[in-house]
Parts: sequence; structure tokens; C-alpha cells
Amino acid sequence: MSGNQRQSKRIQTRRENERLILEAAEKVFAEAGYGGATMQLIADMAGLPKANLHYYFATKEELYRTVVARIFEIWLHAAESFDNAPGPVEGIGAYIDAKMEISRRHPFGSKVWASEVMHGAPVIQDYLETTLRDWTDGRIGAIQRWIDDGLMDPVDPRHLLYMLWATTQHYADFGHQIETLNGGAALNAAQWAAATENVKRIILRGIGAADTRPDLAK
Amino acid sequence: MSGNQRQSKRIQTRRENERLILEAAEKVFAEAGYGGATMQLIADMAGLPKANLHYYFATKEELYRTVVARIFEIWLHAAESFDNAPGPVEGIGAYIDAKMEISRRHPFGSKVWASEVMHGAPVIQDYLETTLRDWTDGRIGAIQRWIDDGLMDPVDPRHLLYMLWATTQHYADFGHQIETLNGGAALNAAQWAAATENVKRIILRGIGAADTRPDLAK
DNA sequence: TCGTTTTCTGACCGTATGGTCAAGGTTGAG
DNA sequence: CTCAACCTTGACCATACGGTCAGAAAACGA
Repeated sequence: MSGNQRQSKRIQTRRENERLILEAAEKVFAEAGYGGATMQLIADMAGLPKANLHYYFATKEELYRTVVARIFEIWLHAAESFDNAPGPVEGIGAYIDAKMEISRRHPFGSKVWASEVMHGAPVIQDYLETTLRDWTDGRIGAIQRWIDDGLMDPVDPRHLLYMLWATTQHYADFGHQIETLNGGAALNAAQWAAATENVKRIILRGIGAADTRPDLAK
Repeated sequence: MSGNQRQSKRIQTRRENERLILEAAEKVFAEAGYGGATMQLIADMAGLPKANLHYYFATKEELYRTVVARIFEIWLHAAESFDNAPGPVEGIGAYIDAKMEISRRHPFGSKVWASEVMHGAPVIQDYLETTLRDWTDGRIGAIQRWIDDGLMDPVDPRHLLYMLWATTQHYADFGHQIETLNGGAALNAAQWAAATENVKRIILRGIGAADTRPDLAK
């Protein structure tokens, strides 16, 4: 009766514990950095004995690698919003929406990623050189096509991408600074929407692709 | 003869050693994070015995605070380029120039600052709440005046500032990622210039302040 | 030159960390 | 029920870290 469609208790517990550990690890790595994070701290936050962490993840580095890999998955997923767009307004607009949403919902993951890259990408260098480079090259081609089709100004696609990454991730990575300048409070829903709109507006206008200026569309 | 205008050897040595230590510390803190940095590593990089570090800087935290304070000084200095500008093209343009130059010349410092903020600004929270907030409020006022004077579109000044910070600092903080996507080589002078031009062009156009469109200037 | 102050440094210490392990508990297939 | 596979965990270990200190060395003023 209980072993039918429901997963066995073992598998269920394993999933649950891995989830607890990974969530705690993401937070601790984000707030303390790899070097500052301790297995004990992660264990306490996950509500498990430290030895149990080492049962699921042999070493601190393996746990960290798993955390980073999960973040990269989210990143890649958001990157899809770039595709199948007829032009920059839709493609870049959707991409900004997606990345701002990630900054809002996964601030810890964003910080871990930023930390990792800032420290020379010791564990994800291969991602950068393969998946990220391929994705970047593909998107540069797409942007170039929009430029060739006269849908936007001839800006350097590569630097445009950097600008998109920088601007959207800033709201997660420097969230503490933004909160402080916001009177100590986290941005509310309206403020997030305003931030997203501002980013979209300035960038889309900046590349001559704003739909608010239909007279320039050809 | 040697003790006349030249500083005493003691003071001279002190200055030199403090410089060596602070430079080494900035690099190590940037590359390893506060938790990952060790006094031994900093000592080795400075070419001094570890005990000597503790003679000049009592604790790791004091050394770190000094490093961060120096970075903030540089940041504040660049912020001056915003002032005394007749309009957004000059003010924001000069600010972007200055901040891109900082990203190029002080990448370690930028990373230390980013790391510090990402981890909740444990040692510079007071700076954020006083100097930075005051500076930000002042600049917001200046931008708002430009908007009121019709020199640029009515964007949210606060989010524009975030965009400026994010975009310029990205070239330092994510320099490793950019290098990797640049075929493993650091940006050369021409590439830095191109990056700066792109940032200025997109942002100034994005806020309707580009001098490349004099027909919109009134 | 002499005595004092400042600088330098190898050796040392307590602590905290990542990781191990053995023994006991739990689950589930046959 | 039985037993093997899997999970849990307190106690433990070796190491590396931040920091200390006593004494040597150098610089300085008189």
C-alpha cells in the first residue's frame, strides 16, 4: 500500500537530506565564501550532524562543486529565454526579465557564482571554456543578425552581453548595498518591477531597439 | 648628509614594508577571500616573515580593514569626476571613464570591495550608511536636476547609478570570466577602450543624453 | 661609543577545521 | 523473521591557522 507509487522511504529521505544540505550550503557559501564556510556551520543550518554531511558529500569541495553546478543549471535555463525571439526587444527583454527574477529568487546562488568567478573559477573553469563560451558565441551571432537586419544599433554584442550580466546580477550580488541604500529594507515587489523596467528601458533604448520608438524601427 | 631632507631609514622602511604588506594582502584577499586568505600566504607574497606582519598589523582583521579603507578612498576619488559637470554626457561620461580605469588598474581592490559587500559588509557597514549614502543622495539630486532641465530622459536616478556601478565594476570583478571568453588573454588597450566606449554609448543613449543625437538635445 | 628605542624573526601555543571511523539503528527484499 | 544493505552519529585525529613572545639585530640620539 505504501510501496506502490510512493518512493521508498530511503530514497525519499536521501532526497530530502541532500536538499537540506545543498540549501544550507548555498547560503553559507554565499555569506561566508568558500574559505570562510565551515562544514559545521552548514550542518547546523541543515539541522544534521556534521558527520552526516560527509556521508552524502565526501568532501567540502565536492559539496561546493555540487552547489555551483546547480546554479549553473539555473543560469542555463534562463539563457533559453534568449532563443526563438524575433528581435532584440523580445529576446533581450525576456532575458533581462529572467535574470532579474533569478537575482530575486536565488540571491545566494548568484553570490556563490560571483565568488567562484572572482576567485579565478577554480572549480568551474571547464564550464566557462565549454558551455559558457559556446552559449556566448551563439548569442553573439543572434545579436549580430539583429544588427544586420537593422533591428538595433551596431553595438559590440559581446559587451552588450557583459552589460546584461553585470546589471542584472548586481541586484543579487550587491543586494546588501542596495538594501542599505534603500533604508535597510529589501526591495519590495514594486521596487523590483521598477528596477527591471529601468534596466530594460535603458538598455533597449541604448541599443536603439526600444519599442517605444517605433519611428526608428526601420 | 643622509639625515637631512631624506626621511630616516626607520620611517622609510616602515612605509615600504606597509606598502608591501598592503599590496600583497589586497591581492590575496581578492583571490582567496577573507576566509581563504592566510597570513602566511600574504607574508610569503610580501617577502616577509609572518611574525613581521603582526608587528605592523596586529590582527588579520585590522589588515583587512586597512585594505578595504584604501579601496574606498580610491572609489571616493573617482566619484568626484561626477561633480562640476554641466550635463549627463560630461558627468556620467567622465564617471564611466574613471570607474573603468579603476577596474583596469585596481582589479584586486574592486574584488575585495565586491566580496566585502557580498558577505554583508561586516567591516564597512558604517561607510555604506554614511559616506556612500550621502554621496548617492547627492548624485541622485544632480541627476534629477538634469532630468528636470530636459537634458536626459526621466529614468530612476538610483537605478541608473546601480547600472553604472554594476557595468563598470563587472570588468574587474568578473575579469577572469571575460578573459576566458577573450581566448584566455587579458583585454588589451584597444579592447578596454572599446569596452568603455560601448558602455558609455549604450548608457548615454539609453537615458536619452547621447551627444550623438544633437537633434534631441532640446 | 653607549644606552635606548624600534624593528625583526624563529619557535611556539591553543584552537578550530576537514575528515575518519566504528558501532549502532533503520529499512526493505525474500 | 532474517539478514544484508544502507543510514546515522558521537568521538576522535592530524593539520593548519591566527596569534604570541622572547631575544637578537638594527637604527638612532647624545
